[in-house]
Amino acid sequence: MREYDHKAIEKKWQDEWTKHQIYKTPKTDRPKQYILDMFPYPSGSGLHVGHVEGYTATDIYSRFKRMQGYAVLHPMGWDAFGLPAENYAIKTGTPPQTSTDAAIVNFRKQIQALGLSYDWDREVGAHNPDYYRWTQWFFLFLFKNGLAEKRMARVNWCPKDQTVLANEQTVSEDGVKGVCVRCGTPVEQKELSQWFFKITEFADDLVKDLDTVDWPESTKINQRNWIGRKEGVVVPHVVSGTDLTLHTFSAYPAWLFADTFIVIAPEHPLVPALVQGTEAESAVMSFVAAAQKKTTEERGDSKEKLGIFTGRYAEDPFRKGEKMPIWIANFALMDFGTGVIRCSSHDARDYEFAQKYEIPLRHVVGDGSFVDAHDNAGVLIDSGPFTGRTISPELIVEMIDWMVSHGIAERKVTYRLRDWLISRQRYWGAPIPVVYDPSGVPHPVPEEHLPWMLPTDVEYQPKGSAPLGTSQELIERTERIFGPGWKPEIDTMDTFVCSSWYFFRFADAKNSNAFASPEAIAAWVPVDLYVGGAEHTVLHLMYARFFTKALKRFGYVSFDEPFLKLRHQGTILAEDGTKMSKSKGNVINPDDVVELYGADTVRMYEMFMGPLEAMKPWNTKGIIGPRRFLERVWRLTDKVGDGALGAAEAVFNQTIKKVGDDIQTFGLNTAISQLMICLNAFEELPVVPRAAFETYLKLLAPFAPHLTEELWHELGHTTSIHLESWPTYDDTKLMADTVVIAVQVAGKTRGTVSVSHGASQEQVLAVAERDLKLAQYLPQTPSRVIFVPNKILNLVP
RNA sequence: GCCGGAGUGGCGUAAUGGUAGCCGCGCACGACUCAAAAUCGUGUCCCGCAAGGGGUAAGAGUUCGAGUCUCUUCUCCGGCACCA
Repeated sequence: MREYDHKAIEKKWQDEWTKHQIYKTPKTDRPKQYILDMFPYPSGSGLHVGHVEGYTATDIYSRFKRMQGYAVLHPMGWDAFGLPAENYAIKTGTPPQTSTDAAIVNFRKQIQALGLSYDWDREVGAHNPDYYRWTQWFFLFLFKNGLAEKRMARVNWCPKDQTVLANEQTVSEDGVKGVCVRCGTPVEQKELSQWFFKITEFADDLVKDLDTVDWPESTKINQRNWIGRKEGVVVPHVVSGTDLTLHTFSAYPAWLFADTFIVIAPEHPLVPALVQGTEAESAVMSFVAAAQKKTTEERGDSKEKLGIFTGRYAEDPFRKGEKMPIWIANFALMDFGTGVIRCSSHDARDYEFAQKYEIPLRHVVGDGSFVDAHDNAGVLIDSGPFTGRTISPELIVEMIDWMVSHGIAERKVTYRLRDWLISRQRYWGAPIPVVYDPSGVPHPVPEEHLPWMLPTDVEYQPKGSAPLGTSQELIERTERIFGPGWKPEIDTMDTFVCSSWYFFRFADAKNSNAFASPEAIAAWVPVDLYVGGAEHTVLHLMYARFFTKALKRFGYVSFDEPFLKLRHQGTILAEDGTKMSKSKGNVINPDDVVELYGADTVRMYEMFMGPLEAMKPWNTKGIIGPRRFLERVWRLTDKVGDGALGAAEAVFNQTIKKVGDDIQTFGLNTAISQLMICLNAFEELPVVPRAAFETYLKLLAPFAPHLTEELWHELGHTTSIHLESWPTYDDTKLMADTVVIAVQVAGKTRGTVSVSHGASQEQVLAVAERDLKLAQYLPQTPSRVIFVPNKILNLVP
């Protein structure tokens, strides 16, 4: 018999599919599905098995949806700007353009070898000028609408990579904080003028609209935590003997009567004025200087509370006539709230600080032992008009109303989310389309000069300023267009900017008049299904949502959220259960496995390993299972002929139902399991009816596109199986004629009986009573009988 | 510390509150073979010859019936964390 030669078959059909363009995106004259993978960074080391997992899942889903009759958009592209290519250039002198293009060629080849059904006509690369001209357009769009601005900022600076990092990029992949995400070097603080996108303007919507999308709950929670929305009050305090006012923020207004002192962040702008001319001035200012020098890492590392008394007192609006000492404290963060905090005995951190520096405390709940304000529970004492009241959500509202009406406080919402710093002192990114006039004022580069080309005459070696500064061409271009004395912006954009809008581009990838036409956007976006790694739960998704909301605000799109349904693929671990890493040498290269077993086997194996979202270890021995399965399907052709399904009819119909249901809900492992069960049943038959086998091939087609296409053609078909319709099942034939029912006594299974499908309680009981083994357990006069048709009969004595 | 998620055979895993362990890997035995591989068949949670009993991290609860629901505890994973 002929051999299952995966190499020949897979190559043959991949070529055929390309030739006949069977995965070309159709017109949207019928319901559409936009099914998207997070586009990869084309790294030099190629595709890894984690990519294969996510891409196979969306491929199966796309093929399924096409067979169901949907117009499917399923594209692929390259998140091609980024540091690795630039670091490689620094090391070897190879231009990033060259190494990136080579990596893309390799990625594309690997992806095509897997039989993934992308529409390559819509391929995009973030590093191509016809792409980044629109990235630059987005910058101008935000700038013109007041959502981008340049300002001085204390920024995270990586001394090794010589670049600014966003807060999010100061955590290593292993979770170490205060280090460069790329190289692990401890991050320093630097004051620089930088471009920001005002994502904080959308903070409320970014929280609220999470309720409208079908995303993993944990991802939504991560987003909410990152935004860190907190409702509370701001209380102004007059500083005695000055004309200064300090504003504190509190998210626990019920406890404000407890506060006895105030702390202020070392970098707070009012600190110098606060201590100016006082005895404490020099001591305080040197404390502040010492605190500022510390890197984020050092600050985070030691949680030791350090502080110094300013010599000043604030008047307590909650207790007329009482004064609260004002301290500088290292735990007060300028980045949160107002940078000034009212402190009390009901906060573990404040309490520790007060003990250390012998600051007097009082309590408003309990008998003096520690009660945490975060619990928001207890009966208030010594709390003005609220003494004796029990803390409750209603009381908190009442207290806030009282504070507001007495002019003590104002309502305030704060966020942890910061504006998005997008300036990067790097080469391999989209140039920021800004020029400076001779007096240093920034001007947007007019749209007719886009793409504002990334120059190639640059020095890659980092010298502490941006590489674009070394480009003669860029400087000359700027002066030629704008006039003598004009200077180019030499920073490039954070690569997350490129990936914040690429899903729009796929809808209209070749448009040279707009990032995508309104018609194309209306036809395809938002994305119906988005699949990618869980490592992007915060940054990329947040930024893409921000871009979408900005477009919505200014009338470019009509929807609020870009990704309606999101799923993550879990990490695939090495065989020993640890993370795959080059340094440990335990990385599985998909090419090797595809070579040995074939793409269909690798696809099926990765889907069969377990639930898509689960973290699971690779098991080289386990691959043989799906391979054997495909070989058995291959051999089954010999048994195809004229015959009846007989005993396999119920399993066959169940399989049609379950495979469809499971693909829809991403239970791809159980869908494959069901296909195996069905095959086992087919193998019991003397002859497999041709129609049933063809249906079976259609069910298997999304998983193993090459093998099913080959067998489909062997059966005499001349068109692709992937253009067939998804099979339907016979509702009336889902159950076998005979069912096995568990017979229980008081919930304990005592045996089983075989009865015809749909048998009544009386019929089942009659059969059970005739069963000698069972009869001995059955109670004569059951007090209760529970009967679930086709499942159980339970007699309670 | 806070917020999520998860604990089931030797392994990956499966079970609308209804016979726990489907499907696959591995292993054992058998068939085929001079032999091996491949393939096919049988078996494979634990104790027990069997009848039977026990069993889904531990303990309690709800229920005729709990891997599944509730509470307590333990462990592991992910995220956030001096956040006012």
